[in-house]
Amino acid sequence: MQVDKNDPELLRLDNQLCFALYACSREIIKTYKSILDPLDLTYTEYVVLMALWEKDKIPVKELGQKTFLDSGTLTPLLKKMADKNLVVRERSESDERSVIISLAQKGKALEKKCRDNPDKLICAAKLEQVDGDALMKNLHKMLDGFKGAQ
Amino acid sequence: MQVDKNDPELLRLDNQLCFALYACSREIIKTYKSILDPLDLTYTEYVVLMALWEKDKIPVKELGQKTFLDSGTLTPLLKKMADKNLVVRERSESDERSVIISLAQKGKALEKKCRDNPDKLICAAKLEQVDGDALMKNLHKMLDGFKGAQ
DNA sequence: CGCAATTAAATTGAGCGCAATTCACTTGAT
DNA sequence: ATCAAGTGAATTGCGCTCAATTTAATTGCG
Repeated sequence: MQVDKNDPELLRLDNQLCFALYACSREIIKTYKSILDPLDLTYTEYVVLMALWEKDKIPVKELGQKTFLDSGTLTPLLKKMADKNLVVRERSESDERSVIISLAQKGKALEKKCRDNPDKLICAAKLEQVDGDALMKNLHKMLDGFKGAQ
Repeated sequence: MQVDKNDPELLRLDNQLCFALYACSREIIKTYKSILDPLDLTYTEYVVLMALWEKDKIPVKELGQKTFLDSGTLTPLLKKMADKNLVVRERSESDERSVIISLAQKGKALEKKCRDNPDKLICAAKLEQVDGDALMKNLHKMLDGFKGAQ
């Protein structure tokens, strides 16, 4: 199908994949707030915890690759999380440049309390009618592309 | 299909729709930077301009509904955009509470320069293989739900 | 070995994004 | 008309997010 570069429709917000992602992401994180507030977690903290529940004791670098966040975001975030007794930060002995992040008591304990979060979110955001599998498949296709580009 | 609440897989980052949206959105906006920097626009400014190219002379309130942004974000953003001669802010005469936003000279002129942006992005982010239509359909299904919930 | 290049975190600065509050204006019930 | 309730922007404060730079440690080439 030929694309008409002069079609003003192309620049409509509703036709922008990027805007749909941007708006959806923010709305769904806003919805997550009602689930995370009682646990005293921000969404970003929750993402870091999920990464650590998957694999504990990893350097900031690896945490950054998993979460797509850089040290400018992670360093201050992890310091706060250490203050809240969610994680422990310690220099690696084998390579003093890297800092190893481990789950602290409270961070570990939270995993159980978060088991129901995915279900709660689906209800809170009324996502039952969305084809989550197809969505995920395409989003990961995109993410893989970004990972390769790093 | 039965879901096992104790399956640790459920909390894996890779299985979280929310995280996929969050990460994709940030990565794609980062990619957009290379397109928008030469135009001296931030992504949020670009979103506001797209909304205005679609419909000019609308109150901040309506701009907020289109972009899913609130006055806390829009007020300072629109003031900066007015300083950059992208938009004009003026109190409505019929209702002094509302502020009408219109495109200024430079804001109008930028539309032409942005016509190719969607194509450029697809190339820059290597999105050719993504099923954009299916993705958009599901994202808008979600966004409609959020609109209704306001 | 010795030093340049590389790497991992940390730091800095600018720009959102949003909840909560405030302020001014408008609306609607009496 | 009057005043309480409601509404639209603006303000405040906190928490990211990222580009760019800096610092310290490690690697690898000659």
